[in-house]
Amino acid sequence: MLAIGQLSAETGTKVPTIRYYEDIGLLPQPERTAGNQRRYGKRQVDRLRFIRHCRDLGFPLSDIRALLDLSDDPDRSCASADTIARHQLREVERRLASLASLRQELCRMIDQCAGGTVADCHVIESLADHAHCIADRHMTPAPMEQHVDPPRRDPA
Amino acid sequence: MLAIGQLSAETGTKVPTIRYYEDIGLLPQPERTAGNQRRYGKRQVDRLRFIRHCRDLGFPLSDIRALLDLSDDPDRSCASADTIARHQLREVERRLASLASLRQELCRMIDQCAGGTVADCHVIESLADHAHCIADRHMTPAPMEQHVDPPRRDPA
DNA sequence: ATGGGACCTCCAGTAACTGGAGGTTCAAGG
DNA sequence: CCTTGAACCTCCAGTTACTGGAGGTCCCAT
Repeated sequence: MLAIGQLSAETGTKVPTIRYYEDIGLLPQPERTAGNQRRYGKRQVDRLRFIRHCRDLGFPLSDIRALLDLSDDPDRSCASADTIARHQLREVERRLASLASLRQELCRMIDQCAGGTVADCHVIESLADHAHCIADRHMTPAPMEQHVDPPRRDPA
Repeated sequence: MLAIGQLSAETGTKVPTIRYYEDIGLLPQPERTAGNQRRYGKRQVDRLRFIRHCRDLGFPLSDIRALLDLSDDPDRSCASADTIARHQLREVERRLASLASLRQELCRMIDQCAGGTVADCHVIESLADHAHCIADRHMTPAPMEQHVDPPRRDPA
């Protein structure tokens, strides 16, 4: 049985974040000691690792919740799991494409930055200029979702 | 001179977001009509497009602010712009690797999900299991981040 | 001159955490 | 057995980057 701090160390998740996940029902309420401290078993460790892995890949908690709900009810038809998984796959592929083009652009920016002054720095120039940016694609139409959440800073 | 709604349409930025950028000092206070409505010129359009482009590429506003401050003072060295871009590139590559492995796992899940019940889907198992996941690298205790930006949040 | 759409400010809410205050519990050392 | 201090508890406020609504004002085409 792990205390919350050990679970934290084990999974690279900050302690308040674990409690937060419990608050919003992503993690079930764990056992408690006589003195009211949380104690976690292996299942919880796996579940938290799963959540963190998904979060790290940029999935919103709502999607993660859908996956978890599904796996909490193992008698459900596989069809819905399949649907969700396929949806996730499409999302992943979309993000992959988008990141690949971003990578290209960043590389080009860095290559062009020859170390002079800002006046002739192409990093800023190329960020102001949209002409050759593939990423423009997903600014032009008006899709439902534009809040792609920004990359999380690494946990220290 | 554009009204805020036209600037919004022009740049694909929601109206409240434009006002928010003004509040936090990313956009300067624009001219106003006699009746107190905002009017924007071409420079502002460019600046907003720059901001949106950066956001779209995943830069946090603090980095964008740094970039803008930098470009407002073009005699400075471009080294810090380069640093920011390199930092973004590392992050992007990390996410690319992670997503590629998730894609593989999702494909495997979908292949295995041949119409039974969720119990046989191994959703949790495959995502909780890091054995073959490249993303593990940065879950292990590797404190290497020293990027701290000052929490200056005052407008004007 | 008027009507309705676009604009104004202010405030509250969202996701997904993060951190601090003030108090309690656990377990190792004396 | 008792002390001590690190780790735990709850509650609450703050963070980033927006988003939306209420209630009121302005602009301009008819």
